[in-house]
Amino acid sequence: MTDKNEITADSSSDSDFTNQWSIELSEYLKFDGNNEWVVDDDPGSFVSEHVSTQVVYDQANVVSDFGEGGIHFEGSSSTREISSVEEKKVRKKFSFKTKSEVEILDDGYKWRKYGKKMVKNSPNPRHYYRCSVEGCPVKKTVDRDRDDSRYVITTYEGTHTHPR
DNA sequence: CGCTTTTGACCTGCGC
DNA sequence: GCGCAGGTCAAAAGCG
Repeated sequence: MTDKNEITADSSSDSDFTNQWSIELSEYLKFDGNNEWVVDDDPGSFVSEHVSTQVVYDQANVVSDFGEGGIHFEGSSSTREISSVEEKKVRKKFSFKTKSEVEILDDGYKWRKYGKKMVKNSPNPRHYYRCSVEGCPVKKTVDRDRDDSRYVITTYEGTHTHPR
């Protein structure tokens, strides 16, 4: 845990992250190889815990794959920063912060937009997507960073139960 | 022709 | 109890 383990960090305690996310490195994701991300810790607890993982990319075309064994990412993306986010709500979801001009990032799945809402503290609307495949309880919300509009925060909720 | 997008309305939870 | 914010639904339209 020296130079390559800059990603590894301790789990931040549930302090007051009232309106600001705790910028801590995630211990749930590990950078393996060149373009592959895998869950370093127990993926089960990763889903069960009320912890969201925030990943900052600088590329738009990022293919994400949420499998049982972990999360696999493809695409020519250079990692900027990885941080864990603790939510107040106990819900299994991952938040990915991506630097992109477009909110619609192709992650290999087909999404159906079912809502758009304006966030109070942000000048940009939030988009609500859901997996087009029936039986897939996966939801996805996409909104821009209120501080940096050039960043797109994609929050996945649930797990895909179908291939691709 | 099927499916996605769109936009407003509706519902629910929480705070005051 | 009311109001606000966030989230979801649904009808109509648009596009491939």
